[in-house]
Amino acid sequence: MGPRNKNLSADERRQVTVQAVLGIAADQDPGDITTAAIAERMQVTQGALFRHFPSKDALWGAVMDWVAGQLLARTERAGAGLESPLASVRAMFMAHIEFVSEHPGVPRMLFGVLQKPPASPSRQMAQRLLEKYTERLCVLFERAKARGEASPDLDARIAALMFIGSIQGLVMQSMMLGDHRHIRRCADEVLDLYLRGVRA
Amino acid sequence: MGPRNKNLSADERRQVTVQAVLGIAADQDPGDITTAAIAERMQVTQGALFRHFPSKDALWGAVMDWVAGQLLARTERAGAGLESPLASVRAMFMAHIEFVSEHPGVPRMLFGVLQKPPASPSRQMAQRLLEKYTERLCVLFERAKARGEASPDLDARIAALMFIGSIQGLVMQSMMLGDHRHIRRCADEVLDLYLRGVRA
DNA sequence: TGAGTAAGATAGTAATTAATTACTATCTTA
DNA sequence: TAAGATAGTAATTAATTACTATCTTACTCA
Repeated sequence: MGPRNKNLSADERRQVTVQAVLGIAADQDPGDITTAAIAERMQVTQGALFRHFPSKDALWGAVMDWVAGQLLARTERAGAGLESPLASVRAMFMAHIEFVSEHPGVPRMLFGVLQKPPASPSRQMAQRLLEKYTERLCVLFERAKARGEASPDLDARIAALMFIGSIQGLVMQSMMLGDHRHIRRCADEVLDLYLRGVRA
Repeated sequence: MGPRNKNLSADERRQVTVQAVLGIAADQDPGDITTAAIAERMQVTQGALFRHFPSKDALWGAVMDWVAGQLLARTERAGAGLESPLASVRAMFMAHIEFVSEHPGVPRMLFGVLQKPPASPSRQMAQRLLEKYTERLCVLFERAKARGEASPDLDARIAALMFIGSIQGLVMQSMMLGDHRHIRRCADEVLDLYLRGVRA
């Protein structure tokens, strides 16, 4: 019946903070997001953020943690239980697209974080996410080769690299057009062209 | 015989500045590059920069101008004079890779600039660059379809989007590994996989 | 050779930033 | 109902930022 308590619990507040950051990142360079801007969107004072995060970098770590968890879970769920490995790849692609379509700030965030110094905790998180993601794709491609669904001379790591690149291309295009829904419209065609190369 | 003149001409200084920015961008988030850091790399005081650029944004405009000029010129040169359109596409890809391999700061710069507010002059430059680049690719794909080199149901704009995405994937991968030379090693294989999809 | 000019140095400013502090309001529980 | 814990506020701090005003040096050419 509406928020009786104005004060959220620490856990709730941290979660709200992550969503606020992603919301701002949807239409602003993540590098330019200030703690003041985050706080304003949450209707909270700037200092309050530091009651829940020891530093800004820790806050970014929390965001990356949420992103990694969601992306891995949703793509895993989409790709599971299909006998055809390429059907799994297809499902993962679409689930990935749907996720970044719901949260346009995510890819900007990921790419932005990857530019940070290698020791940065949020960057290491992003790195591990991509490694895990790539590994899962590679397994599918190997299975696809074994089943004759993919060309036998396909390099799985190259295919995984291009899988991510294709999504990045879609993101870039929609950023240029300033239209978040553009991604979904073109996703099918990009995926078809991609899989055409993988198959033969 | 070494730099006899300590003072460069305004034109020379502007050119050196652009290269300094790209040099720093090779291993640092472009958004975090300060005028002080640029000046330090050039062995010049920070204030001196503003003798040659009215603002930091103008400086970024100059960088984008150089990038756009180089990228369009080098890929044009590489793709010209070949009767096969897909051979031209191949040559453009490799020229693009070689360029960003020589200047690892370029793709980071481009992607960073695309995140700026749409009205920003440097962003509009990047946008026009990508549009011109895409247009040129589309012409080649249409010719390829007419000559039977590419699948007749190929969508040229989708193919162009994925061309750029493939490069972006390579860039991302090498950023993750922290190895600039990684791009060149994988470029051939990525290009082969890409063209396989385009052809059939 | 020396006067004029262009490039660079020096030494700032005003604004913004992440982070910290002392304090207050609200909830929980013994 | 008193006492401690928790969440948030308001104000401030030190550092960093892009940018500027003024002075000095180095190059150019008559």
